[in-house]
Amino acid sequence: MAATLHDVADLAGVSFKTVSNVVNGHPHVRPATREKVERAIAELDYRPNLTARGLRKGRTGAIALAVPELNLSYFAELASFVIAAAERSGLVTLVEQTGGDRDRELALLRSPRLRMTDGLILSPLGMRQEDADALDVPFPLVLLGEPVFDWPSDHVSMRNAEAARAATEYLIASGRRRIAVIGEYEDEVFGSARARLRGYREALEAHGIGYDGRIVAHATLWHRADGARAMRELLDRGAPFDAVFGFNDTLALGAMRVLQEAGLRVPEDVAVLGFDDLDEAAYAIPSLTTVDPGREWIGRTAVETLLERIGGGRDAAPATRLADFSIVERESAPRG
Amino acid sequence: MAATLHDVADLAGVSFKTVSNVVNGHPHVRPATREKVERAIAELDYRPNLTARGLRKGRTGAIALAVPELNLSYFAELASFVIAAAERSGLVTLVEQTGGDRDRELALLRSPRLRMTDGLILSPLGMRQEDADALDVPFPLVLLGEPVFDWPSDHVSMRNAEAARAATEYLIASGRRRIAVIGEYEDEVFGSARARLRGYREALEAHGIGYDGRIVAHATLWHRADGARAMRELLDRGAPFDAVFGFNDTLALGAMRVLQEAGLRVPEDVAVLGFDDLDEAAYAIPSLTTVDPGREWIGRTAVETLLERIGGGRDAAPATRLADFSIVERESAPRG
DNA sequence: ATGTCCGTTTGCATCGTTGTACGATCGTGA
DNA sequence: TCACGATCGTACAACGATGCAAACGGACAT
Repeated sequence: MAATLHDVADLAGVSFKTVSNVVNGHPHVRPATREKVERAIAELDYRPNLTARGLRKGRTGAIALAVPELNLSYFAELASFVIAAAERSGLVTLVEQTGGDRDRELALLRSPRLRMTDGLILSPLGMRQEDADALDVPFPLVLLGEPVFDWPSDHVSMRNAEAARAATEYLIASGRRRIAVIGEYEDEVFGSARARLRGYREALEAHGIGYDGRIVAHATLWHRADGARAMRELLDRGAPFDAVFGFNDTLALGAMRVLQEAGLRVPEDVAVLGFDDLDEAAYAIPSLTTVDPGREWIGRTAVETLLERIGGGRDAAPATRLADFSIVERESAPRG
Repeated sequence: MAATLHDVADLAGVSFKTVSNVVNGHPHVRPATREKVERAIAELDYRPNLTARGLRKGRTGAIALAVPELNLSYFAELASFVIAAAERSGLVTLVEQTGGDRDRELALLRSPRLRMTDGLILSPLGMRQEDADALDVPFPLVLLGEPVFDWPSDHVSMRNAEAARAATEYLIASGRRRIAVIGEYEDEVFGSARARLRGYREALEAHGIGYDGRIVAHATLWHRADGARAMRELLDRGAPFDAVFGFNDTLALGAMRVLQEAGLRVPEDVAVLGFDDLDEAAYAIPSLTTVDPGREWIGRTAVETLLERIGGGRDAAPATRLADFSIVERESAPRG
């Protein structure tokens, strides 16, 4: 169907190898020949078969990105950055969704679906420490998220605990004392939720505020609906709070919606602080104070790290790279 | 590095083709042999090289999806559905971002980047009628969006004009007469913006309401920031309006934010109606009345259509498939 | 005229897999 | 014991490209 090197060669009256040389910009090709070949290429609308090239070269020029769901805005924005960074390096990106499900994450690592790519950027959510062996894969792998696996692999993440601590201290500095949390996730032994909870507790402790489990609400996947549900639960429990720290923006936004349905004013009655600095956060009503986790840097760095691993040493020591964060002040939680 | 059929064959003491037969579930393999081979596969952690398989079979098992940006929630949610549908069919999805840029869309259609995939689902935004020739590509192609290209290709879309008309009539029925629009896009001769504007005008006309260009605001890419900018422009122009129809939800949400900054109440002073029914719309404050365009159906159907084209006739007549829409009533624009 | 050299072009093997055609082996019935 | 299907396994040739090494041809020096 589609034209091959041979077809072009026949038309141009040269050997197919010469066509290959032209296509690859090989230096020693006579201008006249080159032009002849290029005309034939144009006429037949020849495009190299990347599958064949990939087989021969051992590199496909594609990488895979696996995230829980593109529905979650954080991952959509992250994917956007990863794809853009990959494109700048001439790579295409294949996107997988794991649903944050442990089995699907494990299956992905073992399946041959990825044998078409040169490497994987994985944002694990359901895996546990005991699954660390599964990370011993025969292709380059970069992990996103809190690096607590006991396995030597490349990580790109942010200072989750420090950021959560800073966010909590921000709320404390603004005069809040009863700070509720949404997004705790007890099963997740290694992830961001755990690290953020740790940061939260450190901040409380540093300021002599006791930890009260009644104002800490659970959420597994971090959709708006989960934030809303968690907030209803907090309200039902009846323990008072004057601020809410959502472990991500969608949780915070879902919670903010329920607060306002309940007739509570944000920030007067309850301050709300999120995490991620989604585009959406700046346009919410009220606009959402949140932690900017350096998403763009994370996406870009993940691709760079993967590329280093693909290109160079299999055996260079695995690195952990951490993004800088900052707190973005907006209406939902004004600075003190 | 990674194990091949040959390695497995050596270990199992059979020919490499027998291993291939086992891997492919070929019927006539003695159970004893099969088991021997499977043990060797497990021991070597063999995974078929999909690149080689793709070359041999002429199918790679991957499709490409090209959207303007994953940053735009509509496309993120659409991509999520497409990837999920593809996965159910055993396909992986490669995601490209065009930025809605004409040149990049054209480049994508011509580049060899896609020769690694079995087909493409493209959501064009910058291309124009004169570029229709570029759609004559040597691989299966399904277009998303308003089907106005004068070129026979498969299309999956929705009834943009009807939906916009229904939305406008909804606002009219609720008592609004001065209905502003955000998202008009004059350069786009074929796309959703044009069709939605047509539906809007039809509704006005049907109810004897004059079209007033002063309350129609332009936007190219449909981010929240564009909606906010457009709303500021509308307010500056000073022409009165009692409703705003955003051509998508992010535009509407950006506009709603600016309305409230300007001290206008939604929906009392100005009703707001969006388009897309993003997850976000239900949690906005106030929640956003919007058009549900059947995104999930669109994503699923696009994959199905592409698969039919890949599998079967190159020459079956191109089909246009349209999703059903519905209007979701929420707080920002209550029914009359 | 011949040999050398360099720029240019070509042929062959190869990447890991599957399809086709055929050869080997087994169990069965005469 | 032998012939014969049925069953199982193997050899070989692709798929379309690249890397290597050798062949070609003309220009130049000798």
